[in-house]
Amino acid sequence: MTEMQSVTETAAKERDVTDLVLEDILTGVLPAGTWLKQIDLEKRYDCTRPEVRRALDRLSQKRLVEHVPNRGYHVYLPDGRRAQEVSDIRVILETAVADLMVERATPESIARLRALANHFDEMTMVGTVLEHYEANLAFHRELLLLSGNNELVDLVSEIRQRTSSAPVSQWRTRARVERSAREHHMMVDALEARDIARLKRLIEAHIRQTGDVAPAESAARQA
Amino acid sequence: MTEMQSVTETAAKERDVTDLVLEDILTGVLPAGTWLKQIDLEKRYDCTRPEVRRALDRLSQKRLVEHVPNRGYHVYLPDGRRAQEVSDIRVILETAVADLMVERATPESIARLRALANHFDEMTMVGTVLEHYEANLAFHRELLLLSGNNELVDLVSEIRQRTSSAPVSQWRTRARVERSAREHHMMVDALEARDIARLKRLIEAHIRQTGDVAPAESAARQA
DNA sequence: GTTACCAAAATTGGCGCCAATTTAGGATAC
DNA sequence: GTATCCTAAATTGGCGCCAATTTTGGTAAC
Repeated sequence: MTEMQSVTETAAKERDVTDLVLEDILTGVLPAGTWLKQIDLEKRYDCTRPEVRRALDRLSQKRLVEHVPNRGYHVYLPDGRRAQEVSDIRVILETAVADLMVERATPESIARLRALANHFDEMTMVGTVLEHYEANLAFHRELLLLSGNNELVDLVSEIRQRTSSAPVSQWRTRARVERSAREHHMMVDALEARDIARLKRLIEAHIRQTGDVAPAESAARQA
Repeated sequence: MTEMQSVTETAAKERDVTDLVLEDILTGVLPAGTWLKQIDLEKRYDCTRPEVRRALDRLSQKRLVEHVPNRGYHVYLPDGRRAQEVSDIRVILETAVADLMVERATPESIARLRALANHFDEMTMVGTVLEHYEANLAFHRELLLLSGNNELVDLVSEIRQRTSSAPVSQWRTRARVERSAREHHMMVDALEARDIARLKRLIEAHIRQTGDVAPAESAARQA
């Protein structure tokens, strides 16, 4: 914890500290449970004390870090139950608007989605962890935008971050990443075929598999 | 804007400033569009400058106030479209778990809900605006708790606040408040009768009517 | 050898000051 | 009389210092 002062240090000047810390938590640079000492962050991101404290306060509001009075802030420990609950919420929200998405889909938007799905595929090969993560986000964002509900797009982006203590570590196995990539394309296919039921099934399966609970168990819990 | 320094000033010492400002926005004491000068807030809530700024930062993260750099913070102006979108999200979430609520409902939880519905009725008569608002929140919270998804309970509480520029002003007319009170009891009835479809219909109608868009239009938009 | 206590170092967190930017008002020129 | 520019007051926002609390390491006593 003391020798962190390496990669992001020089390159990242003008950007917001909150986003930088967020990125490092999301990409696993700052693992779950890590105590975030204000002095260390100050040096690591080359910023002032108040900036660090504002970032930590924001992240604790977002429930990405926990604040223990007079002890400090640490990255939230993974909570299986919470992750499960968030997955359930995502399934509810994203499948609920499947009909709207089919209704509003145009050839142009489908083309954009294909491009984003392809971009995800590329990042699987050559991109960094963060680029890969963001490519996935971009695809799902574009998909949800079809619902016409901007508030929903933002909300899902938010709750997506909630489970993420070790969000990309879920993609450790190559098999799972490739399956995700394939599912992206299948979702676009279903959208193009205007098959609402199939799209819903695909969305649910896609969300559940990325959770850290086995699909079988999550289905049991749901029932 | 200069002579605000009256009610809450002396009584509120030990509580968090963020909550105090939040309350005053929710109850309409600080109307939509109001510029929140840091000095005024400092005096009004008898707190320090950093406390004010932390509160304003948190509220802007929650999108209850807007931050204009070098200009200050002002209460968000009501946005019909956003309010509509938030209502849609609430309908999706709260009706989606209706079956879970019926499944998990016990005689004890139903009794608690009846008590809370009665409490809301009382507050209609004698309570302050804030008490009334919180009585409504408490009822819906208890109802959602039946879903067993704590994350969902928190999420709905959060997005509930998003529309609230003038949240209680929606309750200006006595007729509407009384209708809400009746609907609370009807929801408990449906829950007790284990009538999922009816419960869903009630929940949707209850949420839509509190929005500032007419039910007819919102239904049209949904379809 | 182990445990309890004390002291010193480190870390958090509250608070206030000062610079930068904006706004409003007044004076001057047209 | 009106418009424009300039100056002054006010407000925001960045930054650093110091007190309070906690933790750790050492020492002494049992």
